[in-house]
Amino acid sequence: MIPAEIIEKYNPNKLKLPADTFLFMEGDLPRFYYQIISGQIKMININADGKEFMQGQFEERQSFGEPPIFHNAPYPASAKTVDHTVLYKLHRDKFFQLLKENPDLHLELTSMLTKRMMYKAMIMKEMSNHDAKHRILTFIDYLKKEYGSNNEPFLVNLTRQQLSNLLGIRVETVIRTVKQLAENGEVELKGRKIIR
Amino acid sequence: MIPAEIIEKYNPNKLKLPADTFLFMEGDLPRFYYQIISGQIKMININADGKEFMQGQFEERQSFGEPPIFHNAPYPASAKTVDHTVLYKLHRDKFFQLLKENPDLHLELTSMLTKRMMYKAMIMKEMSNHDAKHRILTFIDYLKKEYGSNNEPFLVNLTRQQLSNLLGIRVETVIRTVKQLAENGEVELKGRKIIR
DNA sequence: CTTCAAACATGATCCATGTCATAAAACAAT
DNA sequence: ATTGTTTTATGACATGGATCATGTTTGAAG
Repeated sequence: MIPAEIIEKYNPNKLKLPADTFLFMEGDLPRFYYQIISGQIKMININADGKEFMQGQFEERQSFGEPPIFHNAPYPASAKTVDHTVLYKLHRDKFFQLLKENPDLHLELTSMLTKRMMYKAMIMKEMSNHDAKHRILTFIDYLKKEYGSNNEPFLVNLTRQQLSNLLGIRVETVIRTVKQLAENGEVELKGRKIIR
Repeated sequence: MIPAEIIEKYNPNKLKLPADTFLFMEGDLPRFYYQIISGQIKMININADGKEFMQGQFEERQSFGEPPIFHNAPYPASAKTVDHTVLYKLHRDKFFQLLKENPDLHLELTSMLTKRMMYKAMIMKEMSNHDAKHRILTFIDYLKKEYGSNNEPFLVNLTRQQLSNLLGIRVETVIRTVKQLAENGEVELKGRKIIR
């Protein structure tokens, strides 16, 4: 989000992490602003019996894990690399200084945060709905609206396992529900890929 | 959040609404920044069979419904007065101008938004957890941490119905679960009030 | 090409929560 | 006091999704 040439002025560290590595854990206190140079990070909760819930996933040029630095509050989720990932690591004090000195970037940050809030509001609404069919369809429609081109068939580039983690539904339920949706013609299947 | 003397400079409208009135509906497009002068507003989703899920509740001096104005995106929930409520209504363009001219207030806004994000992250995590006991206890502990004084018994000032709306659990389940929690000594009951 | 882990698939079973019905208690309004 | 509304309460019952077990398919890595 912050252009490289600007963040570089604030002397960030660079971090290189192999795939499937935790960068910080739920409950840790935050000290840095992180921004991905290349690779992918997911923010996840893992419950008592090892089931994973994904709060969000982020890729190059995106930052993540900002909210707690504003309050010195513990991270509500853990950050884990998906691929081999390189990222900027900037101390929170310098991050705040950067925001102060670059109002346009501050506004961009706010804009990005509000987008994520709306995503969370949408997911919360669906989760309160307790209906697997509705949850999956609404989520696919969100993806289509967000990433698809209008009125063209949209290919959902997520595995059933990932849908499961994103929606808080067991993978078996996703599999069975997607099958039903396909039978009702609400989605189309191309091989195993979901199209809508 | 924005001091009255500052917001007044931008010529806001004032709105007076009786209790239980919708200010805007889920799906509407946003045009204004709203800030409560007195009274209370809740942001809610209402599903197909009339069940209510509360995204948040706000009181005097607080603003709400900001995220969509940054993206000209439809409101993810409806806003409804709880009491008789008076509020500022400021056009989005003026709101952005205000942020630009008052960087400190922009930072405060960001801080408030990140707080709300963390709340949503917490609720999402609990909702993915599917265990009424855990959800209710974690939520009460959040309230205690947020609003209680440490180590003193904390009185949960919410009805079971409200807990139901906040957590996306049916009220009967809340009633039964709270009863169990009291039996296990995880909470105390004073009359019908929950203490922890 | 082989190997291996992850994803997909499917049936059987369980069970916590939802749903429905009914009623008492609490509370506010007139 | 009376009325009406909301909250709390409880039992009976239904059910959707979780869980468990087992096997197949897919796709990436060596």
